[in-house]
Amino acid sequence: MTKAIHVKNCATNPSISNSIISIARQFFSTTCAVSGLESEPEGVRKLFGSPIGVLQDKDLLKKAPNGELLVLYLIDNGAMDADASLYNQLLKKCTEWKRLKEGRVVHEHFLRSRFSHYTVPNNTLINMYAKCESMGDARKVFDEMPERDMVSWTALITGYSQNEDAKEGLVLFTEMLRFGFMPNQFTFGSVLKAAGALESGGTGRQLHGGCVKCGYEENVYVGSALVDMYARCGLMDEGKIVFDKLSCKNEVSWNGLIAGHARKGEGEIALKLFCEMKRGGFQPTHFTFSSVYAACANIGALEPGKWVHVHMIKSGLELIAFIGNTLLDMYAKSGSIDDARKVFDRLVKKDVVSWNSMLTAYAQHGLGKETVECFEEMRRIGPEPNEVTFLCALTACSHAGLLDNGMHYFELMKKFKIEPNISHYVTIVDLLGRSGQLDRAEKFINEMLIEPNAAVWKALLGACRMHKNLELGVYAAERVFELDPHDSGPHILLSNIYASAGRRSDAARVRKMMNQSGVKKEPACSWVEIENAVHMFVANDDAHPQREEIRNMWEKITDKIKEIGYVPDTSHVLWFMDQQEREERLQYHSERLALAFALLNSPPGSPIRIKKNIRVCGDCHTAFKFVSKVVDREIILRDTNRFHHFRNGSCSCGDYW
DNA sequence: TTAGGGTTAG
Repeated sequence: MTKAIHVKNCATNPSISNSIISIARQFFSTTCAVSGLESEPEGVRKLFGSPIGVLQDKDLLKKAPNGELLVLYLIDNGAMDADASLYNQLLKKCTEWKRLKEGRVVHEHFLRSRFSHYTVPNNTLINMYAKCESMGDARKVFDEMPERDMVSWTALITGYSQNEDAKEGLVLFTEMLRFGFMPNQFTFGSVLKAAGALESGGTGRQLHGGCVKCGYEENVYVGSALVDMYARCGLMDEGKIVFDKLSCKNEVSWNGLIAGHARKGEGEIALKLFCEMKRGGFQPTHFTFSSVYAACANIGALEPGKWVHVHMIKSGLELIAFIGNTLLDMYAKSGSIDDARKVFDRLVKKDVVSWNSMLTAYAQHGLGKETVECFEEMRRIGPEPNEVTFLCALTACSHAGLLDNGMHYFELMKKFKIEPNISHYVTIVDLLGRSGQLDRAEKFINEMLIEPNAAVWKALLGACRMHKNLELGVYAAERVFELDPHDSGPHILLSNIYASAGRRSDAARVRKMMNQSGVKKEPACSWVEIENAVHMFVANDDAHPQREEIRNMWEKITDKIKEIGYVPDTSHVLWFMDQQEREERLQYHSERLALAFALLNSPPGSPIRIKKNIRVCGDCHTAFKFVSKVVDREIILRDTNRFHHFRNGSCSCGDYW
C-alpha cells in the first residue's frame, strides 16, 4: 500500500526536490508530493558532508551515506511530520546498513521527540546497537526505557548471544523469567545459541524442556536451534532425536546435524547425512558444502570429497571464498596439493583465509619454495597478511628447514604491526631447534616477551630428541611437566632421549612416572582409503580378516628393502625389549599394515594414501622410502604434523619433520 | 520491533 507524504515548503531547487522524492520512494516505499522548499541548500550540504549532486543519483541511499540525516533535517525544518513509526523506519535502515554513527544521531533526535517513551522504537534501538556490535549502548537503552516488553528482553538477549557474550545472554534470560515475561520462539532461538556456544549441555537440556512446555519444539527455527545446540555440545544422539521429530525440516536443520558430525571428526556420518539430505529433496547450501568438505578434510577422504565437489558444480553454486576455502583445504588435507592449487586459482574472489589456506597447504606438504613464492605473491597482489598468515609462513619455513626465511618473516611481522603470539614463538623455537641451533632456541625462549608455555618447551624438547641433546632435553622436559603434566608425548620423548643415550634406568623411571601419574598414551592407528572405503589398522592388528596375507606381504617387502640397504632402527621402540622383539614390534606398526593392505588391494601403479593419528616413527619413515623404490608407487602419508610424499626412495620432507 | 547454519594455524 502506498501512502503519500506531503513535504511542506519544498524547494524550487530541482536537485533537492528530486532527492526528497527519491528518498521517499526508496526509504519509505511510498510516493511523495513536493510543494516547494525554502530552506537553503547550504544547510543540507552541511548535513550530508557531500555535494548535493550526489543526491540526484538513482541509488541514492545505497551511495549517499547520510540519507537518514536528510530526513531529520526535513523534520527539523518542518518539511516533514515525524511520528514513532518514522523513527522506527530510520533506525531499521541504520541497522540494515550497520550505520552506527547515523544511528546515534537518529537516537538523539528521537530522545528529543515526544515519542521517546514508546516501547517499539526503543526495542528497535536495542536491536540496532546490538547489530552494530555496540552492546554497551544497547544495554543503556534497555536500562533507561520506561517500559519493557518481551521483545525488549529478547532483542537484548539476542544481542549478547550474537556478540559472543553467551553467559550474559543466559543470565538475562533467567532474569526475564523472574520478571514474569514468557519467552517466544525468537527468545528460545537465541538462548539455545548461547547454550551451544558455551557447550553447556545441561543448560541446553533445561532450555529444551522449556521449549517443549511452551510448544515451540516443533517450530523449525527452534527445532534447528535445538539440533545445533546439541551438536555443539557434542550430544549428537540427542540432536538426532530432535531432528527426527521435526515434521517440518529445512536446510538449516540438516546443516546443524551435518556440521555437528563434521566438527566431531565423524566424516563418514556427515557424508551419509549429505546423501540423505539430497535424497530427501533438500538443496545443499554453502553451509552444507562447507561442512561436508571440512568433514572430508578431517578424515582425508579424497574420493568422497571429489564426489561432493561434482555435486556442487552441478548445483551451479559459485566458487566463492566461503566454500572455496574449505574445498581447497579438503584437497590439501586429502593429499592432493595440485587440486588445492586449482581451486585457489579458480576462486571468484580470494580473501585472507584463501591465501592462508593455500600457504597452509604448501606448509603441510613441505613445499617450502612454493610457500615463499605464494607469500611474496600475496604481498604483491593479495590482501594484508594477518597473524595466521605469518604463522603459516613460519610453519612452512620450519617444515622445510628454511631458517633464514623464517627469521626474516618473524622480523617482518613488526612491519605489519602484528604482535607475535605464543604460537609464533613456538614455531620459531621449532625452526631454530630443528635446524640444530639448540642454544639459540634456548636463548630465544629466555628472551621472549611473553611467558613461555608448555608448547614452547615441547618444541625445544622435540628438537633435543632429534639432535640427541640429553642435558637440554631433560631441562625442557622438566618445564613441560610443570606446565602440562598430563601430556604423554613429552614423557615418551624424554624416555627415548634417555634410552638412546644408554641411560636405561632413567628411561624406566620416566615411563614409571608416566604410568603412576595416570598419563595415557594415545593408541596409534592408521587409515587407508581403497575404492571409497576407509580401512583402519592398529599396531599388531590381529583382528583383520586379511591378517595372514598382510603379514606375508610385509615380510616379503621387508626382505626386498633389506636387500637394497634398509636397516631397522629400533631406537624408536621401547627400550626394555630385546633386539628381535623390537624388530618384530616395528614390523607391525599400523602404517605398515595399512601399506601392505593397500599394496594387496589397489591397482598397480596407483598412489597409496595413508593417514596416521600420531607422528610417523623414524624407522617407518625410512622403511617407506625404501618401499617406494621397490614397489614403484607413490606413497602419501599424512601424520598429525604434515604430509610425506614418498617417491623413488626419498621423501618430500627431506627427512626433516 | 526480536530468531538459525561455514572456513585457514597450533
